[in-house]
Amino acid sequence: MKQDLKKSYAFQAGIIKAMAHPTRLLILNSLKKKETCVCELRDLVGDDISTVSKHLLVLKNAGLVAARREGNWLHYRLTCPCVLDFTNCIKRVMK
Amino acid sequence: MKQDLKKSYAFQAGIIKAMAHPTRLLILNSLKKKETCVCELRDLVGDDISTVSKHLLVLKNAGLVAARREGNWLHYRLTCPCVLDFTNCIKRVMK
DNA sequence: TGGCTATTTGGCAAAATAGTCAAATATGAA
DNA sequence: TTCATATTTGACTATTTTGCCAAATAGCCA
Repeated sequence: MKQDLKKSYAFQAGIIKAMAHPTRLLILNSLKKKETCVCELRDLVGDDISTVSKHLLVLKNAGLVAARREGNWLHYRLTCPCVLDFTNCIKRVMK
Repeated sequence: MKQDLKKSYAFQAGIIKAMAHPTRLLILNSLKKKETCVCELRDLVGDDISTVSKHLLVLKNAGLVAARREGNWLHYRLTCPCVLDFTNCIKRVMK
């Protein structure tokens, strides 16, 4: 396998891996509807806020979300809403 | 979060997780072109054949690939080629 | 400044994942 | 049956991921 191809797959896999968690999928789907602050996401997810924060870090590092500060609140948003179109295909796989 | 919603995300995450590995992405992309036997995939990937076999098991368990036996050879194929359309969006995230 | 709220970070233990070798299984041919 | 080839499985170690708690940081307001 060519080296640059390998690198490209590693990079892609990194982004996909960021999506590959139930909580993070929930967060992404929530952000699809609207920009949301961390505390609201914590209520939605039901885990410790530090856990939610770390999931958001994973998503941010992957480039899937970005944050905007407003006072004490950080509002997260989807950078590429297209990532959720994927869900349609996944549901086809599920059958 | 509702329990059935949670389960649905867990299920989706399982399928996405199966894709979230460089070698498995390579395999999926190779299978997009044509049905391929394990030994051919091993040459492509360059890892031990048992490693390749285990990656194929992960993909099979996720429902992403299926196998057809022909003599000693097992030919794997994509079950839902749509999973690779995803790549287009991922490449957008990468920018 | 100090106190308050929102969020992130560090440390840690448990669980999941990846990769390798050796052994087992499946099929076809002699 | 025995042999050879293709593939899977088991056992094992090393690495990564997850989730919680406590501590740290960031911004607002008095």
